[in-house]
Amino acid sequence: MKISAQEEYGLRCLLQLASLGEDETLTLGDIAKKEGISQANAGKLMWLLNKGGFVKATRGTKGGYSLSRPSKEIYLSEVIKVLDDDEIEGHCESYTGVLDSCVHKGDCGIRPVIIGLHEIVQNALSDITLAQLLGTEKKVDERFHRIHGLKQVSVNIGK
Amino acid sequence: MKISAQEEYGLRCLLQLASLGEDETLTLGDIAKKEGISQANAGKLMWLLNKGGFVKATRGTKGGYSLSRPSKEIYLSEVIKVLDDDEIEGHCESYTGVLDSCVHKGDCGIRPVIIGLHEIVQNALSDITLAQLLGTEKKVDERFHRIHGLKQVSVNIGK
DNA sequence: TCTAATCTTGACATAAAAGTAAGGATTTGA
DNA sequence: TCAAATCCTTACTTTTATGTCAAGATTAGA
Repeated sequence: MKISAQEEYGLRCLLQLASLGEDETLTLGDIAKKEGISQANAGKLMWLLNKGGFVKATRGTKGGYSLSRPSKEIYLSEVIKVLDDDEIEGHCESYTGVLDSCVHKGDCGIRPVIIGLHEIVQNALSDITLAQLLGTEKKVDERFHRIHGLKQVSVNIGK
Repeated sequence: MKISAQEEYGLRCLLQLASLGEDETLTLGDIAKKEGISQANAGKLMWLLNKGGFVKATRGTKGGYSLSRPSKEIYLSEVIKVLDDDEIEGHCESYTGVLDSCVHKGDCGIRPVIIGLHEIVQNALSDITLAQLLGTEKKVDERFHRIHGLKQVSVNIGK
């Protein structure tokens, strides 16, 4: 249950765009430099993000990337889905061991855990927009914990 | 943000042991067969789980594996940590791109997200024991959602 | 129209994760 | 004491994810 490299760097690239002013753009070279990755790698990530509809690109001199909509309207849950090519649907068809289908046919105590976990993560991510990640570390951390603090508290009470 | 193969199969093997009666054990061959994986693979997973202190193994004829403590006392958070070799600590040292250290030195809006997400997942997992995963799919699903339903509700209220 | 700057795309190389194999170590029971 | 059954450990192979490269396509501006 780790974040993948593609998720991490893709999100970072997107945040670079989110921090731009109106009408500003960044080229692949800019992004690569700012995130300390190769231009080729940045290119691939931006291509994914473009396909996912988060950024728009213009080619040619004076070209570059910018967000395709305001950072307030881009939720982490969507971004992660695109970057990690996330499909919980096919899970039970892919983890079959050496067999043709999962051995836990019909009734399975693990499936709800896998799916439930996925829900929890998606849920947490769907509360957060790119815009909320722009401040300083301290501010972002506070925001993040304010959002999820509620969950924490209620569980403790519930116990 | 996916569950790894090692996490999935490791957890399943552990559940096989959790479903045993008192004084029963399973050999690698048994476990492999029940989960539809190779014996070699089961061996590796059980070795990890043994190192992690979740199971005890006895060698020789009549040997096999059993849980090292009651399934009520084994939390998913611990199991996952062992199976995925989960270390959020070193995160900022490993995702450095081509550089020696992460470009987001000092102040970083992404770190709290990565760490926060990790917290959320760990938190969800630390509410669940192996014992709670033993029933039928329906029951397990209900249990899972009863635990996390609270979180969901409070967030909606909070909004 | 031409050139330089830029994104796009698919093929390729490299690194990491997953899975396999084989020989060694330990235990039971004859 | 010996043999069979079992776990343990390390090295290797295969598969998957990551990252790179090079040629192509598009645009702005001279």
